[in-house]
Order: sequence, then C-alpha cells, then structure tokens
Amino acid sequence: MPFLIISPSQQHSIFSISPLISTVQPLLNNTLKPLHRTQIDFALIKTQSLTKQSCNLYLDNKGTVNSQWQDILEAIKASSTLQNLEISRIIEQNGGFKTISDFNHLLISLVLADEFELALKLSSLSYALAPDVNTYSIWVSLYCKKNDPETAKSILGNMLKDGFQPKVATFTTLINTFCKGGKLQKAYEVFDVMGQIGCEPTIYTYNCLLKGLCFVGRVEEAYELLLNIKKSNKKPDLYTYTAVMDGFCKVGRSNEALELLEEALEMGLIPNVVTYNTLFNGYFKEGRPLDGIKLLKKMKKQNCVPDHITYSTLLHGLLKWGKIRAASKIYKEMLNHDFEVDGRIMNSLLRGLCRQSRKEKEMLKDAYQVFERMQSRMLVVDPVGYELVIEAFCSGKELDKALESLYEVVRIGYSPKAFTFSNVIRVLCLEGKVDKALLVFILMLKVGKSPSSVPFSLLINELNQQRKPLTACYLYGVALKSGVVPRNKPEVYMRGNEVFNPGSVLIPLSLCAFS
DNA sequence: GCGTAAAACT
Repeated sequence: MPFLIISPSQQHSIFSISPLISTVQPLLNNTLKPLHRTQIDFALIKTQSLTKQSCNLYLDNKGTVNSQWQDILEAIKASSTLQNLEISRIIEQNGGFKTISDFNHLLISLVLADEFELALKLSSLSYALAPDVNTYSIWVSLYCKKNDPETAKSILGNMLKDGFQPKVATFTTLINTFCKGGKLQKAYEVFDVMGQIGCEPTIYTYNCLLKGLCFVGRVEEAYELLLNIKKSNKKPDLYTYTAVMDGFCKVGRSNEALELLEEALEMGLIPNVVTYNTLFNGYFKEGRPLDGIKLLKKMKKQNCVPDHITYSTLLHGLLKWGKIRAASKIYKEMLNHDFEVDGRIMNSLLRGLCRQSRKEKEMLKDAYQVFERMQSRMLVVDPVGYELVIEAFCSGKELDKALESLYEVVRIGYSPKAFTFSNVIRVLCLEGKVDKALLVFILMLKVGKSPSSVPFSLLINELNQQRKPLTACYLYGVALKSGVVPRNKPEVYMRGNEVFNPGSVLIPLSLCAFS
C-alpha cells in the first residue's frame, strides 16, 4: 500500500505526533457503513456556529449531517488508545480519501471546529496522498489557532523548502499570531520572508502589524506605519484606523485618536461600534466622562447602535469618575435595550447611588430598584453595598426593608459596622418602634459590636418618651458597665404622688453580666 | 479552490 509522501522536514514537524497506544477491539468490530463521498458546505459550517462537537463537521450537499464521518470521528475522538494503524484501517474500510482535496476538506472543518488534536491525529496517519499547498496552509492555520506560531512557522519553512508558495492569508495569519503574542520581532521576520519571495502584503497584513505595534506600546511606530501605508498603493480601512486609534487611546492620547476618526470620516470610512467603543475606552481611561457622554450622542446621531460593550464601558467609566446620575441613566437605557448588567458593575452602581442619595434624596428610588434587581437575580451585594443600602432604606424610612436587609446581611455572615446598627436603631426609635430597636441592639451585641454611647442614648431617649424607665435603666446600667456614658439618662417620672427613682434599680441591674 | 484583522469589564 502506498504511503503519504513525507519529506524529512515534515516528518519532524508534523508527523511526529505520538500515536496512541493500545487497541480498541469494539470499534474495529463495528460494522461501519460504506463511506459516501461527501461535500462540505463551508458557508453552512460557518453560519451554523459550530460547536466543539464534531457532529457538525461533515455535512452533505443539503447541509444535513452525514452520519458516517460523524461516527468515525466520534469513535476516534472517544478512544485515546486507538493505534494509528487501526484508525487508518477504519478510514480505508470506509473508502478513505480519494484525493488530497477530500482530506483537506475534512482537515479544514476540523480546524474550524477547534478540533486540533483530532486534526493532528488524522494528519499523522499514512494515506496514499501527498499534501498540497492547501494542506500546508491549513496546518499553518491550525498551529496559529493553537497559539503555537513557532511550529506554524517551521511548517511554513518546510512549505517553502518543498517549493510551495504560501498565500498572503497564510503569511498574515502567522504574522497575526506572533503580533497577538507581542512577538513583533518574529512577526517582522515573517514579513521579511514575504518580501523575499515576492508575496505582496495586503491591508490585512498591515493591520495585524499595526495592532501588534500598538499592543506592545509602540504607538509612534504604528502611526508612522499608517503614514507609510497612506503613501503606498494600499488603502487604509476602518480596521487600520481603529487599530491606531486604539493604540493612542491606550496610552492616554485620545485627542489624537479623535483626529484619526475625523481623518477616517474624511476618507469616507464609516466608523462602527468598535471604533466608538475604542474611543469611549480612551476617554474613560483619561478621566473625561463627560466627553464620553457627548460621544454617545454623536454616535447615536450617526446611526451607530451602541452594543453591550458600549454600555458596559460607559457604565463602568461613569461610575469610576463619580458620575452617578449619568451612570444611572445609562443603566436604565441598558435595561430598556434588554442588556444584562454585570453583577460587579451593578454592585458598584448600587454603592454609588446610595452614596449619592445622601445628597440627592430622589436617587433613593433608583438605589432601591438596583438592589431589588440584584436580589432577584441572585447577584452578590458586597458588605459595603449592604451597609449603604441599609443606610439608604433608613433615610427613606423604609423600616421593614432596612430591618430585612440588616438581618439578611448578618445571616450571610457579614458583620455590619456599629454605625449601621445605630442608624437602624435611630430610625426605629424615631418611628416609635422601640421594641424592634431593642432587638436590633441585641443583634448588634450578638455579632460582637461594642456599641458607642449613640445607640444607648437613642434607646434610652425613646424609652423615656414611652415611659419605660425600667428598660431604660437596664440599658443605662449596661452602658456604664461597658464603660460608656450615654448622653441621656433614664428619666424619673411621677405616677400619682409616687416618685420613681431609677437610681435604686441601677445598682443591681448594672451588676448583670451581659453576654 | 477553501482561510486572514477589531473594542470593555472581570
């Protein structure tokens, strides 16, 4: 049986994938149906948003799944112990690959589906076929996708050695992979090879280099490259501009990014949501939240629809720079557009709204709504968020909500600050709910907070008002025992002719140990 | 003959 023609260099880089070890009889015993020639519809594969399963890998003319290949691939995938020879046999039994093109089709669909190991396994087998320029190209893109540009580069080297002329796309893919990893030197090496063999770069190629330069902070060089591109016969596109704009934004030069936007507009390029998002990013990085808002207006005016990233960036940026009111507006807009808001951002919005509502009472409602939504979505409210929301409930006289949240936060295991307890106690006392206030006080002691004179004073004052001197005295005693002198003292009052002297009960009560 | 490039938070 003839074997795949393998050049020595290939043998090293591609075919050294170590084969699998022991046998799997059950699979071999399966009577597999004879294999039909199948046609892959690439468009279909792409639009059907491939899952990582190989069931969508090999489709027939009508776009329905061809079960023969599916079975084979699944079997090979499932078995980590199948030997190459056996896999070859299965493939042969099913008709094998008639042409290298057949093989390439399968290979590319595997790569598209991120089935790299399976693709390599199949590549390591022997067929009566010689790899062609496409096979090599697919291998290069495979290793690029695996983020292994070094191996990809060596394959490209072999390709050249074997007299194949790689396409621009192949070079570009490799350059891009090096650039993404910040290996500009390597990327330029590949770029040079292109020049040597007379493969002309496209705007794609330049865009990758631009992105790479910006990624490693070499914005000046990126800008110079842009100038050179403009001088050349290549036409910069939106990607070109966006890449350099992003570079400027990342180093806090969003004004220059904006200039580039104007330039792009003059060239007839229509900025899209990514372009705008890039600018938003720059503005918020630099602390120009209001410019961000202006840009949003401009963006909408130009019929560019904000996406989830736009809103998240805006929300995050506005909160970062304390623009709570604007942030709240954006948040509502997001909900109107059915965008989910990230839990952490919501938590920081909640905190911002609560803090802001100290000055602007009308924001309390917004804060409550955010809190309720977070609860209904089971999103995490951090300890500070809870303290603030309890404070907000207090200041909005939402006593039940305040109590509920206080109990909840204790139940979760956080220990709110004494200030928070005092706050709740204050509002409860104001509303005359001294019994509930006392329960809160007990809870406060239970979680180990040592009360200052404030809660004592609040409670004693209210107990005095309600003519409950015994409890007031009791508390007074507890206060003194713990070294705190409340501002209010239990009040003596008259019933008929009798004078109650709280002092008489002070002594025994103050001896009570509090635990 | 098939394929190549983009933005935010965490």
